[in-house]
Amino acid sequence: MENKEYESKNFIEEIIEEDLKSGKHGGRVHTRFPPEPNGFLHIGHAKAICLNFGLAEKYNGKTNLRFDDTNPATEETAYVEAIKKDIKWLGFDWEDREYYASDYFPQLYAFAHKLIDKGLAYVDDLTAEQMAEQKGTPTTPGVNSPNRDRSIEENKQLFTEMKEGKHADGSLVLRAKVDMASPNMLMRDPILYRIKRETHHRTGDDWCIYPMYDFAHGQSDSIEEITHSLCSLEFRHHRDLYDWLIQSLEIFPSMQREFSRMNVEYMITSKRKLLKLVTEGHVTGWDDPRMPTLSGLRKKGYPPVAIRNFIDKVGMTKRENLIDLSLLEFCVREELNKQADRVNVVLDPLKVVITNYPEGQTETLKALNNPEDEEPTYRELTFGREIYIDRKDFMIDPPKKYFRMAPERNVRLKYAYILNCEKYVLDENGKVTEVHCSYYTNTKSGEDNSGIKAKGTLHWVGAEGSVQVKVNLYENLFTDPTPDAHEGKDYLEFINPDSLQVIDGALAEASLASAAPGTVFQFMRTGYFVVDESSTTDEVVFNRTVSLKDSWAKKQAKKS
RNA sequence: UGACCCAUGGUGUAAUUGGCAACACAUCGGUUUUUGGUACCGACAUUCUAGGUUCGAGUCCUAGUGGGUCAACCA
Repeated sequence: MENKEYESKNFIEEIIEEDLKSGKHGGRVHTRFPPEPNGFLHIGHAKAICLNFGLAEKYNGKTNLRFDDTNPATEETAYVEAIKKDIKWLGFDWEDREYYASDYFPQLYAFAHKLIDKGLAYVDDLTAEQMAEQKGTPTTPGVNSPNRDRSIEENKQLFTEMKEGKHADGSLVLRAKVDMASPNMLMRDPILYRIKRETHHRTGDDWCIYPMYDFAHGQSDSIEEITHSLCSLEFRHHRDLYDWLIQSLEIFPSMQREFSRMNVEYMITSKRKLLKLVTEGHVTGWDDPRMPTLSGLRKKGYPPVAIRNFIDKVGMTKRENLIDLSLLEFCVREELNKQADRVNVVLDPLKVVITNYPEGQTETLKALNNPEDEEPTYRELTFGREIYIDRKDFMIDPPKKYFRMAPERNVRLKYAYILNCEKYVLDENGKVTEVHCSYYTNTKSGEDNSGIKAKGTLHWVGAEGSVQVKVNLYENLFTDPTPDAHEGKDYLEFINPDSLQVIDGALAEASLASAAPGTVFQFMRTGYFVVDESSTTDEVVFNRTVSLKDSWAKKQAKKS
């Protein structure tokens, strides 16, 4: 991109650059990320975060973090903390600009009075049902409320009483006086304030009336002098109201624009549905590695840079979309290939006895940590008469093009010797319990002048110098790419019963005994695995981040 | 029977704003390889349809078609 003469811009960048050119707001760019603290951030929020913070970075502007906390029934301080942690983890910084819509309650209340004074808002005592009835439908106009022409004085009186707690929950609301015949349902005298006796996570019981989204969001943008207020497509209809309120209130003209939400295969991003997964115990929590939450992806070992690269590749448009999961996984592998040290871990150990290797003898072998590093570093492996390989790396009767261990075959042990498979031992069920091999003494890695060929190279761990570890193998939480897009079918019907497989008896090379939680390793020939935060020196636990590409397995799968 | 938004390979985006449809992922095939990983090479499109304007249309105009959104005292 840097080498191009021009740089392709998305539609939001074009809008901003036009504003910059025309000198709007003195060339200032100020965005905001406005989560409601009623749940954890997910991959979809990452798009909004990257957009808002990214734009500010690009155009030398600022980004506010603002909690849209106008519904005390669902919001909690714990969510505030989790959200802040996730944004920081992604690598963004709102500096000292941490705001809350609830901080503006007094100002919003004053705005409401201003609207009443201008004859643009009224107090209504219709029930929710009556109001819905009078609202009409998208194709038929609504009818005016009998209270629509209440006098300004009476409206002020009633609204003040609402605030003072003189009326019951739900008995009165404040509505904007717009147009009951508007083709935009949102303009049919939308509710601005409702009475709700509920303890707010910040303002406690100070208020018993709370502003609705439409009377808080745009006004907060305006108060903070946000220049570009970016939200997802479903808020397009709100834009008319957004503008109407700003004009009526004669406040700072923030501008709202909408982009399409990101949908990723096998993931859902409805907070309600995610919450249900948590409360019904389909997952262990918001941060379960199978969740599309940022905390879940973190626990799964996804590097934040990978997520940012992914968002970057996905782009910014107004189209409906369904992104291949493989693109996300590509970004994760791309990053981890650079970052992760390679280690030997055998998930399903099969004992191999090297018959011509002296009993009781061991030797130390040098292993490269990461072939991608410019400055190579090494660690040591312990090799001996007994080692373990992965069970799937041995077959009694292999198919064509199987390069791994089989009777009478040669196979290379990575960083060690070439082995020749002499025989195997079966138990009473016909299961292979161990394999006997001999090794070619002059085939030691780096010193091999034997000319002996081996088609395959296997990872392994020595019986001596290995530790048992626990490994969580995660797969997609759902069996369907769009679990919540099937009419008449609940998304829970698509829960993958095999989304977690726990392996207790995996064997890892000794260096992993003291692996630090949060570190991601590449298990050679297997995949990327992160050390779980719960790991101790007594028990090391790994979570599978993503498997390595496996063209052999793919070919086999296609055959069957 | 409305209003608004959208339509480019399997997927997601580009196209210097009317001038040779490009990139990434995926898929398939190949080369290299002491990871069946990585890296590298190759293959993969009548730009939703029909008309129109133009020397020239993915881009502009008209009419269709298809998809999405909107009737919470949620955000």
